Amino acid sequence: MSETPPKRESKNFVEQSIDADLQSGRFQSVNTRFPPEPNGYLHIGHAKSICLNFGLAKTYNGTCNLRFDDTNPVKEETEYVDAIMKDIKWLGFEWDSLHYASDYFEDLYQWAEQLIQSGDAYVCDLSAEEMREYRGSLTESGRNSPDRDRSPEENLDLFRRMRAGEFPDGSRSLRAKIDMASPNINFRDPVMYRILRASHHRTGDTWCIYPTYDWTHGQSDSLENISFSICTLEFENHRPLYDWFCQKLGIHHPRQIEFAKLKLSSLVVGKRFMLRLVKEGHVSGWDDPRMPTLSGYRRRGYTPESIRNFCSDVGVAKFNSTIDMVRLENSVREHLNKIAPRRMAVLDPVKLTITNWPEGQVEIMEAVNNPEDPEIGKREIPFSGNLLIERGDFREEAPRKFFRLKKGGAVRLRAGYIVDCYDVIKDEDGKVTEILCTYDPETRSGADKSGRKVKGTIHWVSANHAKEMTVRLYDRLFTVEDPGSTEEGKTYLDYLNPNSLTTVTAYAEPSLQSHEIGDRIQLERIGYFVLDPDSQAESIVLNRIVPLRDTWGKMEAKGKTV
RNA sequence: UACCCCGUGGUGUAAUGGUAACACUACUGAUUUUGGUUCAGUCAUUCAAGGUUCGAGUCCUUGCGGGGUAGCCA
Repeated sequence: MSETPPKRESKNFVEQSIDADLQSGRFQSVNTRFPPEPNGYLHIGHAKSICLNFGLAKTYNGTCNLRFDDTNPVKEETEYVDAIMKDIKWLGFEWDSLHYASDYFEDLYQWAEQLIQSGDAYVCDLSAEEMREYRGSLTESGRNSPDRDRSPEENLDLFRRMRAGEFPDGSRSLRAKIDMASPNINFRDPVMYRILRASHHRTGDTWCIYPTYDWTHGQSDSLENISFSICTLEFENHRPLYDWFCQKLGIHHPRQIEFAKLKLSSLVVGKRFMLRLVKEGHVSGWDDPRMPTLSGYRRRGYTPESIRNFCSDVGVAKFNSTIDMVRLENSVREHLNKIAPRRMAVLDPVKLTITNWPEGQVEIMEAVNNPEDPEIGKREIPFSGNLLIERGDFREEAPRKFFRLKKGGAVRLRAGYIVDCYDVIKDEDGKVTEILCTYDPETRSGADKSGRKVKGTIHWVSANHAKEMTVRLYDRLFTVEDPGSTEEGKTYLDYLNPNSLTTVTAYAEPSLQSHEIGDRIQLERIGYFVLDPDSQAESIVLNRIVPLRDTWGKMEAKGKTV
């Protein structure tokens, strides 16, 4: 009998906290929620939170709700609600139940009256500016509001009249009565309600007072019987307040746990940053394939699996780290390598003519769809004497380590024959317009009787059979690592990459014609591509998802080719 | 200069007081009809200084460094 060694899987600090609470009996189950404010589109940073919350529910056999934190009507729209739900589903998650903080407005109101009656909240007549003055600063304590000692009766009366609409916007607020000298500024009598006449995307004009985040979040969690309320680090200082409200109210008390949000190199994810890119036309919309939004990645061709893998890959901790973009791209390549059928297309063509090829003859070659997955079979590609190859795959004079085609050299045409180049034709500017080769009939792919070995293999397409298609080559939007923090007098717009999108016409093997929108393929030796929704029957548009790793390009850039 | 949080290779994450692990990057090399993939190898004594301990990345103290917080935003 072999003993299985005790296998300890490593857990992140959130899971460790959960384990401890489950063990101690503080909670019996794991109930989480993902609580976006519907004021914009979800981005890659949200993906981390989504994967965390839904993932925890799954691993602990618990539940995860979707709750829209819609307490600020001036910023929120139904359009965003719909987009958010679509993105979460696309990522591959299903919520156990759907809620809106606005569903709890009446509960919240009743609880507010309760705190007023217990003397823990009061109506304050200070204006916003006055309140700021009274609050003190980071180093000085605040002063009590002149209205702080109003009686519960008077407060109740005023609060009811606030709700009834008797006072103008901003003229009064309801505040928790805590401690104006607290070193935690969130304890300096935080606002619970503001008077705000704005139409809410769900409750319309029913309310003219709206609860703030602090007064809403914990109680919403409580009502949904959430056990672990997971949020990002900037809410750390709010946790004491979260706890204070639950305790004062004597209600089910979830545990708030904070983690570091995802920060990726060379992109900006802030709402106003992204909004400006869209509004000023630097990108085509929220789903522009260069955008870090989930809808952008979807259109770009990223798979939900690869984003999920990426999120679990980067882990969860409290350290503010920056993840290199290549991690995400790597995760995409890793998945696509396994699932994407291979095809050939030439993006920057030059003619290659096989002068010993029988005039007018066409041969059908067979090529595997994906060497990683023999299950998905083979495809047929027409081969002829008039080919197109990549201009970059030919050099008249080439360094020693250039394994592609050179004058006087030979190369294998993938899934075809070995050809020998004996001459080139140039135009008056000296630019090569045609490469003249002979082929070796003994070297047919899969039936090579020659025993010949060549160093390089290149892709090609038969000129008369090739299908023209539009290819959009995407690169990163910004040229710097951290577009968010820029030097004096510059904004992130000064670091926009002028080459973030280039469009070229490609010549592709005929089988590419039979793909559908959303299909992902690998163009051999180039990269992974997805059929864009802009595609028409006869005019296909491909988006480059991510290029293949390019060891040669790297060597060349470093001058290591000799 | 108040309070809170954080400091482990180039980048991240782990090590639950017992002798630094995993992934990515980078660099070597092998295989390869994609310079792709795959495979093998190389790259840290844990911010610093004290202390507790038989033993400290883990606990304590101080310092240094980074982040957050002064919306009637979330």
